[in-house]
Amino acid sequence: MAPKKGEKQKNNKKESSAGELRTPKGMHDILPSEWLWREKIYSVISELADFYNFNRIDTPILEYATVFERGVGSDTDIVNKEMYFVRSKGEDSLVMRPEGTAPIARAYLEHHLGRSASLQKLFYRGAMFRHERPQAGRFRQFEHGGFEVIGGNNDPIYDAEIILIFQRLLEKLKIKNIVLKINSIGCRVCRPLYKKQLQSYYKDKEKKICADCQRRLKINPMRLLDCKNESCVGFKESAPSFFDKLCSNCSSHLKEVFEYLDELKISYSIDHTLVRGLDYYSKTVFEFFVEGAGSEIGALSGGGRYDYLLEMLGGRMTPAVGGAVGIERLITVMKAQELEAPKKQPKKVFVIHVGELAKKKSLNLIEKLRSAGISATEALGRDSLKVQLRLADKEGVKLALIFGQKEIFEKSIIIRDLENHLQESVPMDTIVEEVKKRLVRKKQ
RNA sequence: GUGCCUAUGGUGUAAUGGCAGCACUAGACUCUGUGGCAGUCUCGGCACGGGUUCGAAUCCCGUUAGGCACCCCA
Repeated sequence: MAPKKGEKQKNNKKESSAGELRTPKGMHDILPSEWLWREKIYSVISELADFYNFNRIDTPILEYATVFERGVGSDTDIVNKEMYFVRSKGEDSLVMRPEGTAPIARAYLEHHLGRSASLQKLFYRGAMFRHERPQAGRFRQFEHGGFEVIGGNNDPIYDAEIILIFQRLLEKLKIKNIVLKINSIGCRVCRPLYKKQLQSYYKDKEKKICADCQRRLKINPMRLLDCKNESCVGFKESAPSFFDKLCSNCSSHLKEVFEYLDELKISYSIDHTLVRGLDYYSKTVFEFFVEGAGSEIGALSGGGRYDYLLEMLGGRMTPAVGGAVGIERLITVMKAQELEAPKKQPKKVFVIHVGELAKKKSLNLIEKLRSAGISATEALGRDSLKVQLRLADKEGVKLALIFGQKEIFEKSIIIRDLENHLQESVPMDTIVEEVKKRLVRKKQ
């Protein structure tokens, strides 16, 4: 079985006195049945990447802490409270990546990707790590799949393209009741002004709002709009809306994004309280939710424009927009919506041996079939013909190839059609052609 | 990090202080060269640690894990 990348934890020194060996909290083994769901999602991601012409990029699981402290922001929960630090020789500031966008921006700068092409369309997927309290759809090791457009001009059509990709991703996975929420959080010109307006609006209400919000009021007043605390919800209604206060640049950018989405017939709702917790976002931000079954897990996918990120990481200001989906959240929702579990493609033939001599020759026969492109399976360790047939049936194989003493002596083999119970003996030399002939017939 | 709820074979469940049972799955046989059905049988469990009690899956405490609401996010 394919191992999870290379990030296996080795903290067995701290074994509890019970001495149990298990996965660390919030981290899970991915068992074969789970891989069927994952591979389905991976294939949709690859398909969309290919279709919209995004190129794959992978960055290391470990990064210097600076990448996230400067990129995501050291005041954010992700960086401040949730990062895993790695103790190792010499390199004392390595962390396990909590998200994928900042490392990609780092790679973009490190390899001067902006020089080889003015516009880079990149996608990735991989494990992310956050030290959080686990819940449904929320783990300490989880996987993101993301799409990023870096460079070019800051044309709102790219915002729309990114949103389009995630819309299609959810559709292709047959996820129902998708809700897309969009907002703009402005730029360096209009955001400070808006923050001041918010602060003055809340000034006389400071004693009535919750303790968290009192703190937020000074550091990041826009977070107040996101607060679900009863004492604060009431004030949101009449709070000044950023929507009306955007500068003309941001305002027209957002309007154009809407126009593109209208053109694509993608429905969305404007949500003034959508703020997002990472420092690098500006202008367009979006999140996809699902209503009904599975809705408890929060945003399935989120993203936005991050024109300042490259600059925050020491490069020059570069327009960029992107987003990510949580693979485990997708799986949770698909299961909650009772979507059919992906099935493994059954093998074409099942090789059945009868007796010792046939068993000895069976591996060679299987090799012959495989090299001819005929997928084959077997139960080599089982010697009973009945058991082998039962397993062939259970696996959903179309044809069984049966051979024993008699067949070896006659240089023949039996081809049994498991669907109509008919079987026929053919010369061993012609087995590949005979099998192919029957498989073609079955497809029609 | 805070509060609340939950924990019985691999999976899903029953047993309300008195013999841990059922279904599915897996394996064997009925049937030692012919599958799906059926019948019979087998493997396999009270998350862990302590306490109360003649007696604990059941009551109490702790631990661990999971879920939910905060917080935050994908």
